[in-house]
Amino acid sequence: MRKGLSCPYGQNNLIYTLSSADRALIEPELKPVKLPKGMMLEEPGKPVELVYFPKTGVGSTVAVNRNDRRIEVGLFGCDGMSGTAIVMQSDHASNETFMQIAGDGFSIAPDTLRELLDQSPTLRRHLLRYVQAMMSQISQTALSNGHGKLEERLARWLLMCHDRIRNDEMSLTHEFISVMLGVRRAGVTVGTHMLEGKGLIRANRGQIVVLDRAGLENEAWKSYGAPEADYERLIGYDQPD
Amino acid sequence: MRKGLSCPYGQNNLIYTLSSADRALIEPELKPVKLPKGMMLEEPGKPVELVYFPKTGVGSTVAVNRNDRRIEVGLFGCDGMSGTAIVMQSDHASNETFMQIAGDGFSIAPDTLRELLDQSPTLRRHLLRYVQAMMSQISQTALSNGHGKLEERLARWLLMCHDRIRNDEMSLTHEFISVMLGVRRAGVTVGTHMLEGKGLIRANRGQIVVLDRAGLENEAWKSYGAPEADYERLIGYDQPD
DNA sequence: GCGCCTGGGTGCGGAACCGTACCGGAATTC
DNA sequence: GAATTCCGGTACGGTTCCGCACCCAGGCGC
Repeated sequence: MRKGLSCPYGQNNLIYTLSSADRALIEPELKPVKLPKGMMLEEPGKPVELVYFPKTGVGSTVAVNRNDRRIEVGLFGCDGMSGTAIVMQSDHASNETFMQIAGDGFSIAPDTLRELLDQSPTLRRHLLRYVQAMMSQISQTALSNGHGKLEERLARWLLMCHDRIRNDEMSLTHEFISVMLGVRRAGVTVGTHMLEGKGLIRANRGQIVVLDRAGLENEAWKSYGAPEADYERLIGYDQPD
Repeated sequence: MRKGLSCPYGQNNLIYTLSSADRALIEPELKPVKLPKGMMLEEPGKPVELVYFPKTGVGSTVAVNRNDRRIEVGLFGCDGMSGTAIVMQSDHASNETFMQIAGDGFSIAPDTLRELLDQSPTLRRHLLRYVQAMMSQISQTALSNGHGKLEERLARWLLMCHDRIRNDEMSLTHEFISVMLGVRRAGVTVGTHMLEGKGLIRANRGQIVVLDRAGLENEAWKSYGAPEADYERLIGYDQPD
């Protein structure tokens, strides 16, 4: 059984796994920044204003309809970054990204990042491979949304959050989860009861505690794991030198 | 009302919209190739063997579960390419890609493409922007799978096919569509009847004819259009010089 | 001409979720 | 400490879609 993401605490793994040369290149440009809950990191159709690398906290990327329907397509924390459009040599974000759980990290200006990407092929390679991992995650989300039962999708989502919070206690409301999964709030309530009944989680007001991670992975059926394995293959958790 | 993709007939738009310098660079390396129906272009977890640029036909990218559940996450034809993992500096595909409608196009060896990408920043930029457009498409698919009713998803899917076939008559079985959308075959039958009843399409055995494209776009509600607009912004249809 | 395979039409019972709504307790505000 | 807001539990009817199954028709091979 996988144990999920495992980036070192208090670090952004995307930065941490750079070669020391690349780290020396980018670190002087990174500005420490607070990432409060609800902070908007990028908006669809608008230029990316700053690129963020969280050390703690969780960010959500949400696809929005022209009809204002929305659903989460990807999520990241210490393992990733916002503003991937810059890496893709675009200026505009196509999705909305915001902080769902507060944390802190670093920011860098798009122009600066673009310069660094031009200078260092290895930095470019690293961040491109991260975007590839994100594509894998989004693909699984599409699959999960299409085929998965609510309980299964809920388990998967909780696991992905758990990976990035690295704390068994997670501050999450049913209301919020329902928006992310694109289901009814009442549906989430029922779903959490199911998982609680199986002893996998415990839910208090505005809080969910993971009791049995392996059990959750079992519940998520086979919809959890592939993107996480891709991430490990593409990025890893060890410093290369 | 948008009229969908509009790449010039008998060309691959990704190649067509390159600068003449980049076209001169890549064209000698492109080998003409037939793309028969069902041809596997890449498989999950395996290295990309060849990268393909279709001129005609339609390719599907399908996310596969560890439980062998599958669903289409993206689709491309003369507007795109397979083997985007190479552009992302990865070797392995994370999804399965195959030809759903036969056609022809070009292939190029991954190593060769990698060399060209190293040589030409503008070629790199172009293909990266294409992958960004694909991410937009996959995101919309995730949204559509999560929220859309069958009829709406069907309409969207037919539109995306129609864009890439550029022919009102499309050879498609209900069975096949049902696998792509991740629904029952019987569900597709009912869905096509609905669209037929509204005079938007006509269905014969193994064939669907688009009668009223604007009507279909209306039926797809708001789940069609955003990724197509992204593509046009990121890639466009005109030669830059 | 006959059989076979493929693709499509139809039906039925049931499960999963939706939209909506109401209520009660916990936390927050002043 | 009273009022208000937030959050979660619960219910109900209705819709959508599933799983399964059966049959029919067109087209092809022999």
